[in-house]
Amino acid sequence: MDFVFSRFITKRMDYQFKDIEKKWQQFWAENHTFKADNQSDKPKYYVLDMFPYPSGAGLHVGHPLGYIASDIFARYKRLKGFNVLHPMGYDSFGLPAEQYAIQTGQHPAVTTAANIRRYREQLDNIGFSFDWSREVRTSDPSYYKWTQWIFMQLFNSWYNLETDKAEPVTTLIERFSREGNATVKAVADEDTPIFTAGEWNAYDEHTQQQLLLKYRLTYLKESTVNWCPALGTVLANDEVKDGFSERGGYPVEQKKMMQWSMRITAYAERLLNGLDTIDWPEPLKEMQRNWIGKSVGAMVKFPLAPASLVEESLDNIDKAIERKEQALDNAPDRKLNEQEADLADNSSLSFGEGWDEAIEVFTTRVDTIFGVSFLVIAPEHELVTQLTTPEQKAAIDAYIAQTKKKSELDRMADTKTVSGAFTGSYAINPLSGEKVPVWIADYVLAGYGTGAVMAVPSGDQRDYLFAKHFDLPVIPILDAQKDIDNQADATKEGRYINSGFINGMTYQEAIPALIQKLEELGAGRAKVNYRMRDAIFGRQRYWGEPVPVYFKDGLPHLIEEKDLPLLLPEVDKYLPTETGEPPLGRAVGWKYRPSSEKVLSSGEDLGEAYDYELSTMPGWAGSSWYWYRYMDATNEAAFAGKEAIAYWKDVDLYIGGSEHATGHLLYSRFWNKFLKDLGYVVEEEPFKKLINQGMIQGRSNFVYRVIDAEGKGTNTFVSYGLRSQYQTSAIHVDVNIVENDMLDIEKFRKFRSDFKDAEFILENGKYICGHEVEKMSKSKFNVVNPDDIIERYGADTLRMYEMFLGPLEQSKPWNTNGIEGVFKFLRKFWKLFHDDQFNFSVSDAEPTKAELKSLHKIIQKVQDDVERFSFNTSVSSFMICVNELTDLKCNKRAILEPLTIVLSPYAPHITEELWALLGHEKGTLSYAAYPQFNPDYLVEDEFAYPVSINGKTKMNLNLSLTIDQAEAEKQVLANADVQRYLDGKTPKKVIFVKGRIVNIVV
RNA sequence: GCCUGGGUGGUGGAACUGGUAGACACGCAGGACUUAAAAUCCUGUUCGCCCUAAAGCGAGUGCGGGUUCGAUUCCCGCCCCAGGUACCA
Repeated sequence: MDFVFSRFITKRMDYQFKDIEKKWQQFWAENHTFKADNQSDKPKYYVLDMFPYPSGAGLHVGHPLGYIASDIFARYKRLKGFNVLHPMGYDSFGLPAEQYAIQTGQHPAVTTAANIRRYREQLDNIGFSFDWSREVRTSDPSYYKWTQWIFMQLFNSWYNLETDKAEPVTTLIERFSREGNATVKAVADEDTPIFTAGEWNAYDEHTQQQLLLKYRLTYLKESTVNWCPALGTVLANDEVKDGFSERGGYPVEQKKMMQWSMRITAYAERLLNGLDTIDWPEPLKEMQRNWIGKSVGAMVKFPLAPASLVEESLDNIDKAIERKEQALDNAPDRKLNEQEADLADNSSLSFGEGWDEAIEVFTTRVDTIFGVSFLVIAPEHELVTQLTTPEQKAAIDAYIAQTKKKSELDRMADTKTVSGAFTGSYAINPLSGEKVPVWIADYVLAGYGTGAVMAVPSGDQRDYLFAKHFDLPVIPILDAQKDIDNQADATKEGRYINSGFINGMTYQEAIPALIQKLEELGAGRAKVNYRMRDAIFGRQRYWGEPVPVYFKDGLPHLIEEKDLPLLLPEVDKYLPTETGEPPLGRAVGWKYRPSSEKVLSSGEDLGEAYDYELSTMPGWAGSSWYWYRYMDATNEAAFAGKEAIAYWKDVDLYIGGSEHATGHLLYSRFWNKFLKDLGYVVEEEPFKKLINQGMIQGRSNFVYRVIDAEGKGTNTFVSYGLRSQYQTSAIHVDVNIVENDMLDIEKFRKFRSDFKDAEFILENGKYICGHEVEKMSKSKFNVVNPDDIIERYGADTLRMYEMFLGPLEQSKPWNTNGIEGVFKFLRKFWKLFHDDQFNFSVSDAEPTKAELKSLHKIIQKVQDDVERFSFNTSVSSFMICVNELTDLKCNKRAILEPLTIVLSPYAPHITEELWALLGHEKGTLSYAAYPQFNPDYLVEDEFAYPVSINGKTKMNLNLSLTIDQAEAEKQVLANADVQRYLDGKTPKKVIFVKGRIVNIVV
């Protein structure tokens, strides 16, 4: 009885995290402590987290890592006197909810809402200082209304290269009707024809709209998708494994499909240059640069030599080229095709058919053009059918069929296998006049550049392997190329050989000469190319934003703005239709009716009705502008009000995973630039500073089942250290019944019914589990839920422990092994304010020098750490500080009060409680002033110099910090211990670095 | 394949600009308090050699080289792991 009573007392008086945390979370919510104002005298600071996708599995311990870091930063900035905007919301459209809907028939909106409720509860438990009044959900019609609205702005815009920004399509139409399109410098489809003002004005509405679509920033484009005939649907890349669907294992093939695209390539140069103006991790910027992939080179046309000509002498071809050269003189690039066509007609007698066609390649090494020994085009290239000769047809068809099974990633990743097929046709090298065979091979991708490459085996390893494999010539082109018999040499050194008119020139001389020649011939031009492609903006799915477009006479039209939001219709199933249309095709009577007044009282609609676009927007649509919605989350007249945007401007600090480097972060920058061009936002770049947080991986635990002589599993499990003495098989065990790799045997027996009678071979009386780092997943029994940690240790411990785990940017496995240390720290901190009976007891005595030193060390350390996002080192320093103060038995207000403020961003609940106990008004801690650092308290006059001999530390020696090199040398060499280490040898040199080290070289 | 990051004790990590490698924790071992347990506190803990001990010697930051009085840190070459690779978000 006594024992129960004393435990009760201790529990009541000791650090009671559960009561404290609940109390303050409630207080903050009720008092709207963290509501940010859109007007303030304080400077603004916008701290943003990448919002989560609310999955059915709930929040796991990996999610809050970045949120805790940003919350510490946001709280710190409030203490430093900033008006902080720190919002949270949900990226709530996505594939998993839809998958779940397919399986269970539940509407994704219902499951998503439930998941969000769960997320919110879990987030609330951690004590974040979010301004929840600004919450957004991308799947909410009041939000996606504006996603659709932005889509409409993109549709209504074109990119003017003269002003280098997006403009309304109305200005383009005006230009066309006045001067045609020859003078318009715009980003447009490659196949855009040239027309005059007269022609434009004579076109019918349909033709005009067709032509405008080639300029709009969102447009329809034929793209390749993973098509699964068995499932009747398009699959995401991660739903495809080795050419088969992940679900069901059905074959997947590459299929072309008309899809919405975003003309992000128009912004390639600005996206590239903008990187120099923002404070992001250099590797992340590098990834974006590589993704954009700017390369300066040339477009070159290789005219086709029809198969019938192949056996004829090259003389004819030379003559043909000469004539062409004359005819093409000064021809503007755009009109080349037409002129070539004319030429072909005029000279058809001598040249036969096919001269109007050419294979266009992009190359960054136009100087290697004389080394071209074949061309390779993508198997999907439009000229393949035409180029294939009857003898080669079987081989080509077989190769195309084989290619269709491979994904782009497989095609790029596989560099070991050389494969390809000869079309039977040849093209003419426009500079050498030589005919070169045209091959198809899957390493050339249709979507990259022109879908064709000129192969230079002596300069490119991939071409080299191809040439060797198919026995094609390797032509050396530079005298500096080495070892050409064994491998390609991509050098730019030396002088050209076997290279016609550039023989003897250097790289620097050859490039301009070649470009000039190609331009004279009309066979090429200098060109800047980007690896980045226009982004596909459509998914054949249900759970996404409907595209606000309907089709009339086969052409897309925007619905009227007043009809926004275009709501997701109800469907009977979340599957494609029987005819292979996306799920929206199932919506009964879902049509656009521009004039609905013709509906009869019987309900019959006599008005026009048009089909809507049936695909939905991709996952990245809603996340490409959400930070603006937070600025003014409830505005019904705009995506965010002008004043709100003018005040908050941009995100000052953005924290999120580097896995978004080339997706979300590039698309967001693109939409931001577009919105700025139209004058809706004020900053060119949305995220001024960005910090990556690492991934939290799972740490799985294993038990080892003993296998008997017959190879059958027994019911006996052997501890990790003894497993090598037996034949065993490793089995995943729930990490939640394992502590410090020690198995809780009783819980294990209840873990699975077949373990009920399990027996154990123990080491030192314990069962030790094995461990491995893997992805955190349910099936591996390694998911750790933050709620369980909070239940046991509290939110403040969780917050500090997640930071203590290591540097924010580093990926690391979750491991609760060290959490006790953090929990003990908080209890020690609590004890500083209490006497042995846990009565609150703080003295007003003057602090000592040692106490002040301890305090000011931590003031400075935390300030430095937070500003360079090194949160883990702060936690260690807090521990050191509290250990020091405990040793000093310090309970002085003058020390503990500032310390409470310094710790509050990390452990907000315990500090709020102590702040109140110190006599301050409730809730004022969040807006207290960060204590002023005074360096005077840290001044030292002596330093224990490490003395090393030849770089090896031997001893420490106390020296005054004021002495110079000569005096230090004298004192060091005079020291008896130093002399002993020198052992009679004369020092050659003494290195002295003030406040750091003494090194004696002998 | 390509792009980007990482590799330090039994474990998480520290060492900020080339200057004492292993701070701070966890774990483990030993001890104190306790009838006992929990909690708390104290001591030790990179590895190897030597030793009763004290002390000492040597090696050591993925592997192999280099620059330097001095390298976890800078340079060159390799190995392994993680993220991205355009329909996961």
